[in-house]
Amino acid sequence: MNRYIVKTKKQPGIDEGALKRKKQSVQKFHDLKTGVKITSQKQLICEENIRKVDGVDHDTSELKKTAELIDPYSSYLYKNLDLAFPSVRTDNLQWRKISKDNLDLDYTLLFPRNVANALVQVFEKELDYFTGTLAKVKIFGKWHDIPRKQATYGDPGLTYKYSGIKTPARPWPQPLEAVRELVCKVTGHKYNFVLVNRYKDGSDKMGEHKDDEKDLDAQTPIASVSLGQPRDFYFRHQDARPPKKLNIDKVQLQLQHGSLLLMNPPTNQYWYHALPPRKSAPGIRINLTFRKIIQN
DNA sequence: AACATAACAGTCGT
DNA sequence: TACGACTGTTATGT
Repeated sequence: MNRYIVKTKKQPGIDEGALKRKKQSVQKFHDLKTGVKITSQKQLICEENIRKVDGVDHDTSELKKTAELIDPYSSYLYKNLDLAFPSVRTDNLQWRKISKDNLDLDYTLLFPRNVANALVQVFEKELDYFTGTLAKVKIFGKWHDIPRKQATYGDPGLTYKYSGIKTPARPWPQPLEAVRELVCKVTGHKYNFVLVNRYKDGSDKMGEHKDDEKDLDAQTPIASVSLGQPRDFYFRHQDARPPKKLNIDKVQLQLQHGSLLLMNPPTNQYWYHALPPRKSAPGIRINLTFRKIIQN
């Protein structure tokens, strides 16, 4: 399996020694708390896509504090993007391209940590998730509870259908609208819909699937914003699933707090993706997948 | 009418 | 032991 680990940009003015010591103490704390020892990450290198190893930061303990500092509820902040996200620089993003056998991904850190922290807090308060029938899916003829929480927001009248459920789009809450505008600005695409997936801990998950719904605009990449707990995410070529016709390695990467992943066409025609359970990843993850839906 | 399945359960290896 | 990787579903929609 190819594991792509994307190194975050070094920030100016940071004492690397202090950072290293902090990472060691965070890991020690994690080991104590979970009883699970994180061994050093094995670095597997794919010839055309060399990534550098970075420490994995699972520490989300500062979320509450920074959210209060930012005061995300001041409504004026959301009237102008530059005010809403004062530290979000969109002109200097460090994009990483991952491409192989019709897989085409672009990955970057989008939100500075403090803004990403605030967004987690805001969305935990503002978003409502489906219950009842809309919280179930039908697979292989059987109904199951979705092993995570979902919500959909979008322009008036839009619906999104998959796996036996048809979800109506709610109107955009202000902070979600602000993120949409930022994602549109960064990507140059006009997204009119978002599917929100909330993973309460490492046992929440999403199985392998393709985003190949008929009412998705095939030209527009799906833009996935990750907030909270970093989680592994993998892609698997359709012909590498049983019965195995081709030997194509999975591509796995870790979606970081505040990151943006673009799944460019034709990725979704050939590759499945999944968010497997990770029992040692204790925190909440909120994922926003922005899409362009073709109006019927 | 093929064909795929956003889920789980069971097995196996570490 | 628990977790992760891997299989095989199964009866409906499309």
